[in-house]
Amino acid sequence: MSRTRELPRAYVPADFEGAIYERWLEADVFAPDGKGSRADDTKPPFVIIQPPPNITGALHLGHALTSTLEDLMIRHARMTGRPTLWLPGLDHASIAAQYVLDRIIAAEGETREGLGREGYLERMWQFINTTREVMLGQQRRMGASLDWTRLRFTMDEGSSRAVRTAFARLYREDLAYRTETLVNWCPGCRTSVSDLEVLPTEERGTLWTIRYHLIDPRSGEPRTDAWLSVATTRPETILGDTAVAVHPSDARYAALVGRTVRIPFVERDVPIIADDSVDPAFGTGAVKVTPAHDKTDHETGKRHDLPMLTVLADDATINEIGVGYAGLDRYAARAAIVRDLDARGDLESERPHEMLIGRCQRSNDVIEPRLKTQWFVRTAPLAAAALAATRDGRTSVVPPRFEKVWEHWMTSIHDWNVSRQLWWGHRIPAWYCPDGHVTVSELEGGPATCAGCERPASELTQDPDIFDTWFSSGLWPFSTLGWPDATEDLRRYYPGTVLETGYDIIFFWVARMMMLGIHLTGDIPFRTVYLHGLVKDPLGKRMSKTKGNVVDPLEAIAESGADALRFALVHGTSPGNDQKFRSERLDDGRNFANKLWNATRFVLGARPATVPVEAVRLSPDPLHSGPAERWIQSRVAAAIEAVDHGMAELQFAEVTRTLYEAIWSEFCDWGLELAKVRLADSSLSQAEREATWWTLVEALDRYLRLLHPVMPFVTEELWASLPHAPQDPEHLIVAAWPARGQRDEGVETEVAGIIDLVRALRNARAEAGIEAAAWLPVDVVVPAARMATFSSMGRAVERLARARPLTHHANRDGAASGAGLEVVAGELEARITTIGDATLPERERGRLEKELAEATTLLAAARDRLANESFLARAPSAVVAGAREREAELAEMVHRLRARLGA
RNA sequence: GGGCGGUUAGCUCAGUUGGUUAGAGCACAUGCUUGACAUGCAUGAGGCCACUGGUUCGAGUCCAGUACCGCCCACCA
Repeated sequence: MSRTRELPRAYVPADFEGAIYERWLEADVFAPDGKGSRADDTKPPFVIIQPPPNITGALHLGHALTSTLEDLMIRHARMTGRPTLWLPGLDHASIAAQYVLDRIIAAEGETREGLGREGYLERMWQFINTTREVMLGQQRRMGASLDWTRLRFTMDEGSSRAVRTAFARLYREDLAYRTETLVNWCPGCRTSVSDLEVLPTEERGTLWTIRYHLIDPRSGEPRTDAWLSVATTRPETILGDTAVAVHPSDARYAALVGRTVRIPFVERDVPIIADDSVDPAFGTGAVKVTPAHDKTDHETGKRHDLPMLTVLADDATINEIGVGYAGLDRYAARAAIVRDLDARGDLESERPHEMLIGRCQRSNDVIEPRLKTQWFVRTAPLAAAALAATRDGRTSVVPPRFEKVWEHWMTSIHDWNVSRQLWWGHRIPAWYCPDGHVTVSELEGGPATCAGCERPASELTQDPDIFDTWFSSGLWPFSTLGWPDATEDLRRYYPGTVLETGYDIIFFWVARMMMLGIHLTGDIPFRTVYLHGLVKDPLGKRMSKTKGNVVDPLEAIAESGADALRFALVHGTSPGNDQKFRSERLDDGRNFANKLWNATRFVLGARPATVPVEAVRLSPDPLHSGPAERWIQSRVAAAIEAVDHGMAELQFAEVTRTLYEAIWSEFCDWGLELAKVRLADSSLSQAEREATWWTLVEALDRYLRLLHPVMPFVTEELWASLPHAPQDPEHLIVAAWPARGQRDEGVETEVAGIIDLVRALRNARAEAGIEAAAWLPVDVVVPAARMATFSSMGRAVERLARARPLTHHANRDGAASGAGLEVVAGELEARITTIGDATLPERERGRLEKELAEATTLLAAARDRLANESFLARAPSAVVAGAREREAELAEMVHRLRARLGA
């Protein structure tokens, strides 16, 4: 059966991309167990784990890159016959989603509190039901061949059950615990966030030096004439100070340790303590200690058993402890306190100060460290197991350099604050009884009774908090396969083959999946971590809506096609490295698709009349093939080798470069041009012309297969128009990946010689300013060893170099001499014998002189090298032999050029 | 304060275990209505491979250092 048909004249992606995706869906080829799948179940499955995109966001180029790379891998694996699983999904993105929805309802005049928890969640489900289709539609438009039968969401029941089970297990194993400690508090989001969600930003603040008056031990009252100066960037925190610390070996303050100072406004007397954490060289060398609002101070406080006074409310206003400042916003309080300190003469100095301020990744609010009772996951043992997996190679990271940051992070990891004071997400499955007992249960309806005192469920209260969104993401590789049940999918598709994602979420996501996956399932979640870089704007800046430098993938697709976008993204990527994306890249991709389109049109149109339209694919007959046909076959084999290598090494840009070069510069520029000559040569037999045509068909077929993972639409469309072999499937997407063919080094060298000759002749003509269309007589000296190829390809040389008549001689004795243009191309040398003018034009003389100068320099360098005893003694013999050959070649060239110029 | 990456043509990037003359695309110049393609064809110009030393017969490639750019990590108030 053949689907040979006429292709439209112009390549217009919009005309067919959508329809092709529908065809794939209909053929049911995406799922490993789909009815159109041609997977060989005896082969190991190939499983890609994709980062489920946030349900709120629109697809940006980063998603497009992710989709493209993953689709490329899955399509390649599918064509090699492996069962493939690429599971689609969406992440509920708790804090990010709330942030977005809060703004939406704010625009409607609503608030989170106004809607209430139930109402708010209802509104959230409504919201994501509209965004989810957009997100999924965008992936389909990219051509992503995801197994839609397994679509999952991190808030679906399977995920919920996995979350509850995982947490209950961690709790039972003492790997999850609840405690009051210092956390990162975002006053805007009204929740704690993990260390990773705090972005240190460089800002110019103020360093104030203030005086704490020493208490007179006799009177118990502060002395007006004796004080200790401390420096602070956050004067409002003095309200919570419970000590002043100095370095133990600081002689200036040694006598003061153990004495007491009075904190202004709150009129609290606090001790002066000695602690190693103090840097005597900074500020005054004395530090105010606020254990409830500073990380270092918190540690100091614990060491010295200091009271920890929380002075901030959840909204970052000063609470009742702050007496006269209570109710003021933190910054208003700061200003007021500075003013009041100054008024009472206790503000010693103030100066600008560059510092790092932690801001919320989501809302950009300044994070306040503060005490909260929160759930934590004990990470040390989990991290040790994750680290062991990368160290012993069970999981490898591409590019390997990321293993270093991985090591560092895993070895200096802190416990993970997993509870969030938000509404949208998985509720923490912990219940508390009035007596303070904690019950953690994986049961959907919660525990029946208190674990500590057997009180009934009705007397228990569930923790109002939810999980950090990354907790459920961390279970993704196995929660999506049915865990905690021992499902067939889990047995078959876990661990995954490749986790592909951006390096920016290596800690957020990759690390958590490794830690949780290994612990909960007993096996690594994936064998390879492939990290791609960020897609940036042409100036190397991060794309962001506020900067207005974002490229919308859907617009790019509308303009140039999904294939062009995919090509552009893959062409510019290399593992772990960012790429600057410029829209010219889209043109490259579109032009390439167009080139392929037209090459296919040509091949279809060049079908010899003796081959029926509905012909079944034949292999080119080797007996009737010439050197050009063998050259094409050998170059196709070379391309297969290179693409296989690129795929195996995950060097996908190498794949696109190889194919671009092979299809455009080799197949189209030379393969088709050489074939045109033979197809039109009436002196050849019918069998010979058919062999040429089948060679083109076969080459095209191979190239389309190789390119399909990168540019699935145009290749699918074009492949459908080619004659197929009986064993070929209906769709390219499930066609077999090409097997390596035999290289023919001999024919590659000889045809390269012919190509060089044509190029040299064209060059000489152009340099001499000869009219492009003119036919000029050319005489070529052809060594005996090159004669067969030359005579077989003579007509091609004639046409491509516009050489007519084309004559040849076995040696220079009989060759033409006198005026004309001399051309040297490797072992072939040629002379354009008539150029209309008997004298050598000045331009031509100039060209030859330049060539002579170059050749002379190179010859001198070559001779120097050969005169070097060490080189001869130490370099490998092949290199020396090559140098000798080179020297001889150059000497010959210099000789010929001199003769020519001297004539 | 630690760590990582980058620096190759005007721009964006390749450059495999060190080995002849460092490549591509875009842009540029010149010439082409050559029946697949002007989304094209042909030809060409354009590089002290950031800098300084070292190893080597030989360095864009390996080593050490320097500069600039970018990123990650980090409890100097």
